[in-house]
Amino acid sequence: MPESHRPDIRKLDLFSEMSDENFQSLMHASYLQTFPPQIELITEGDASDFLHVVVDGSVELFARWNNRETSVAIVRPISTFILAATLRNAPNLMSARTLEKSRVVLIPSEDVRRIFDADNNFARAIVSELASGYRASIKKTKDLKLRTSLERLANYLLRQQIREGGGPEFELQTEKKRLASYLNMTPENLSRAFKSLKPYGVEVNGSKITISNQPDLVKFARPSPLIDDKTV
Amino acid sequence: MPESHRPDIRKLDLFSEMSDENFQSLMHASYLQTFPPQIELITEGDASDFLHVVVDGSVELFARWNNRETSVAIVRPISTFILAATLRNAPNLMSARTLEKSRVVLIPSEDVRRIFDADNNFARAIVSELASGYRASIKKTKDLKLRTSLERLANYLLRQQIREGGGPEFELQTEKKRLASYLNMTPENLSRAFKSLKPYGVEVNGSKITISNQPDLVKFARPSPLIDDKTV
DNA sequence: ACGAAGGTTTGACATTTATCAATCACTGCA
DNA sequence: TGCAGTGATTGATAAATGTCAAACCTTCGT
Repeated sequence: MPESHRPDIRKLDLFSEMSDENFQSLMHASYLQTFPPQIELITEGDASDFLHVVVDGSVELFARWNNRETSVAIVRPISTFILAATLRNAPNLMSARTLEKSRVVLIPSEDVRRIFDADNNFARAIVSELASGYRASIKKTKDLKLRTSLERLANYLLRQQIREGGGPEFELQTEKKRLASYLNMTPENLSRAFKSLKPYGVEVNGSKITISNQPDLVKFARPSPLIDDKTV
Repeated sequence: MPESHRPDIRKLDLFSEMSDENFQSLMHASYLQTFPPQIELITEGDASDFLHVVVDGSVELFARWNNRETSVAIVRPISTFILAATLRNAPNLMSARTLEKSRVVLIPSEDVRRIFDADNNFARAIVSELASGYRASIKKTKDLKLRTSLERLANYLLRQQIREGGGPEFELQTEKKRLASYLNMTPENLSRAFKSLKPYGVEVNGSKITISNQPDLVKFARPSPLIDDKTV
């Protein structure tokens, strides 16, 4: 893999504490590839041959069953995906597709496992990353089981607002179709849900959201650090 | 902690490969406690002071939000819970209560983290356990998002059938009220869902289930190793 | 054995969410 | 510039799921 993206990858929590030698060894074995939009990088059920790192663009993780499909996560630079499958040497549970033109680093799973065995700092970082992903997944379950779709949307907007800097105006950064699937609703329903949030001070203009009455929305959404916070 | 349960705990994947010395050190620092039914061992949001191991009885993990409550998992001997919070030294995301009289080993989180740093085999086992739990949680998300409540019930029955030995007759091992919450439905709805499965050969008598037409039920449920299998 | 308490089931009904069909709006390209 | 393709919205309707109330059934302790 070329050198150019290495410093960015090195900065990731997952790789920042490992030895230089092991990091270079990992990078040496990996590939940087550029993909056009809408390419299915991974199909669920496939063996997890590579740990993926998105360095540019965006990748959707989704799942299929019985002719239905649901969006599980959208991965943006710079972060990894499919770590758990890589470590367990087990089939991927989700499919992945590029949403736009994207660059992805592919690190052979075998090398990840080998260096995990050799580098304690890397192992520690992996535990941290896994525990964090695990907890994020449990939060998602709580979000799904404890909230109605309207409440999920309201809390999503508050989270997205924070990610975008915290101001009253921000962009969705995701097609509404995909957002609907992510929130487990239909596009029609999402469209109506936005209208239902109008009385709480949510204005929608294309992909631009304006939250004109933050306290009211918060009062309705009741965000909780045990469901919504990014870290913790 | 007394010696009696140690061999059973030692056999857990999480503890089986670590050094004797470190295992004894962990056990030495921990407590074996017996709790009556319906005791809330942990409240979500609390600091994760202990890694818990259920050695007898059963413990329900559940979550609350906005005056609602949902059952997330039921832990039976011999297994651990609250591992991710322990490792990240972060607040628990779920509450836990005993369902019956139960015995639980409490291992101070601090010791778990200390020995994780010192014992590579333990660290490896922790990664394995975390990755496995993470994947189980993603499967739960897929189950929730891709299936209707009827389909969730049908697949649950097939999984429970396997856990109970695979024969056409088996016990639910869980109150229906709790099962309903676990499957994200109301008790009333669960009761009706059982009736809806009758045409597919499901007979219910109290907590005894008889699957009289396995192929039909499987055809309806369409279980998938990427959602339903215990391991993988 | 009895009765209280709580789980389960049933029926009637309300709410939420999905589906289908049509229209509108936007984007990209010929 | 115009048009095809796709996403977004709207209205009408259907299906899934939740709520409420009552009856029934177990369990368990007195």
